[in-house]
Amino acid sequence: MDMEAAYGGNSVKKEDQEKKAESIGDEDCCTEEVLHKVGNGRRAQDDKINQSSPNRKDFTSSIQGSFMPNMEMSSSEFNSNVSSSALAGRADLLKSTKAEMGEVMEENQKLRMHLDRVMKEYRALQMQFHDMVQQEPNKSSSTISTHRETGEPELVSLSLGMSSSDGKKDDYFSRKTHGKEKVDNDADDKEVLALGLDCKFELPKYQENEPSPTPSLEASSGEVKEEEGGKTWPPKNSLKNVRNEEDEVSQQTSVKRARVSVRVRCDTPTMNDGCQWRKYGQKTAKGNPCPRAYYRCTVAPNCPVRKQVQRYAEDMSILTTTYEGTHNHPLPISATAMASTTSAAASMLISGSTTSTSGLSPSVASILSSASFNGLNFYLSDNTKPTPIYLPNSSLSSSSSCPTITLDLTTSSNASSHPSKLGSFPPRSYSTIQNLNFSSLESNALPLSWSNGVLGYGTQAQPYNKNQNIGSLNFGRQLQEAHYQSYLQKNNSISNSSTQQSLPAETLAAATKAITSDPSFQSALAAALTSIIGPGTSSTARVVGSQTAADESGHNLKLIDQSFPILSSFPPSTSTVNKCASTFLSSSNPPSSANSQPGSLMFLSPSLSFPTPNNNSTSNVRLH
DNA sequence: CGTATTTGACCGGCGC
DNA sequence: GCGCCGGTCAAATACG
Repeated sequence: MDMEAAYGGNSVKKEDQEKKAESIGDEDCCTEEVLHKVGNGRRAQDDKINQSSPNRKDFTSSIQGSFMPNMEMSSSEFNSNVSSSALAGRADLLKSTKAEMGEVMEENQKLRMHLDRVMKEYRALQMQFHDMVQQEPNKSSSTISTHRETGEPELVSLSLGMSSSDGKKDDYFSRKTHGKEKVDNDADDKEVLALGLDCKFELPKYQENEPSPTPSLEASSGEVKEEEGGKTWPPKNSLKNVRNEEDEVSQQTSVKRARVSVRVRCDTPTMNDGCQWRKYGQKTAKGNPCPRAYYRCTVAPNCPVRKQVQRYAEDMSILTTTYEGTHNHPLPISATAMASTTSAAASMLISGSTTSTSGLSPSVASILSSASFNGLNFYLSDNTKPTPIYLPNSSLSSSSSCPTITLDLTTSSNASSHPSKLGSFPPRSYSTIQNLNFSSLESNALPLSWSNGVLGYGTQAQPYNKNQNIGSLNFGRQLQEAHYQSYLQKNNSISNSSTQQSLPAETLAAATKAITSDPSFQSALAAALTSIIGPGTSSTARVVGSQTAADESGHNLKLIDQSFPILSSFPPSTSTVNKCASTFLSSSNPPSSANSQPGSLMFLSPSLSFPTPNNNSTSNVRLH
């Protein structure tokens, strides 16, 4: 299976397929095992024969020679091959050998039958798998077409925007017909807008359309297109695009300006999100005495991605990082966590309405509520008119022109207040432990480097890593898995029991419903969870199809009120400002334990797939 | 010396 | 049209 990741609705389906494929793989293993057994059987038989006539190498070899090639030789043929004079004195031995031969052949027949049966089963499963694979693209395409009709962004894509580059450009162009740059750029046309997080959740179909190796997502589609001159933030447009689908234009207008803001506690100037940034400006924004720093991605020369970093005036330890744009290059593995998180958020933003809270998908709202309940708060901020929606422990608002989703990683769900606007957050209770620890990198550095491209992404990331040497996300996979194992053990009883200790039934039900009803959110959640839990964890959990994503009791979706034992330390960046590492720590993890949050969000669902980097399973998840 | 950061100037959007 | 504001540029500066 393609290593390219598939999150989201698409990913769900793909992971479902993957599950089946894995089961087939298991079957394959069984087949191989049978074959192995057969081989062993043959070897055992050979040994048997050898033992029966240890002194007769020629005889033994004769038997083997006749036996091994096709085992079809009859005993009469066998007899003809053996000199009767040479064996005259050992007729009894020959008899016994022939008897053994009969037994061996009989056993061999049984093994053959067994093997045939297994092979049949394997082929049947394989056929089923192929059928599934063939059916899924159809479903996906239908879904896409549906969304295109409605002008909504691609369902399965976690990109902030764009289902197609055309639409996005149209939008931008329509709004800025006199934009500074209108240079036609074929390459640009092909570029996919995605929230720069370079998460490839597009369907293969779209990938075909976008040959670019890094058709990243662009949160603000188009808006961040930078030409070689570096000044073409406005995407160049092709007039033909302008003419196309005005409804898409209207729809994508909001998409194109989408931003993802991440609020974390960080004592360092910026949090290390795995990317390399260069500061190009600083400004003191109105309403916040703390200067806002502007960074530009320097991983690739023309990467249009920008980020703004600003501290919360009332709590200097809180750092808000706003991402905008799409990476046009492979992301280092270390950047994938944040990337997928923000992508997921962006996807939520997109899947929800862009104009009003009422437009938000109920499923999204419910899941946001659920997520917020567990400590991960999402905010959709309207920069122009902050009218947050009050969900349990979270607020949602949307913007018509520049929607921003805020991932509040600083507070628990117990926070009573909520932010209304980026850059000027109202005071809120940050007293509780943070969910994600973006504490100092140094303190969390792990000895285990996970930089060998174990992820599918790795192949893309490697070129970058080679140069930057920062592509190693020190997830500390072994340690991580160890934690996960212990975690599973620790919570095994909980998981197996009918009661969800930490999750209210209604919350679970809402989340389950959301998962099952909103493919878009499935993708978003998958990405978010993957980013949080990390790709290095056990692959036992996986996303199943929407039909089976959660059973009625919600057993397949578990919100566990305990931090998942994940360590993801980012290696030091060359940038001096990148001092914070986005580290997801469990309460059991000593480093920065003060920041760990027992009540942090933990979506741990057996239905969510978190492929192990090194497993032989066909991972379809690419973290970026 | 090369690279990154700083910082004042500049530009465009938006509201009045 | 004017001023405010956010965002960006680019020369100057700092740093390794």
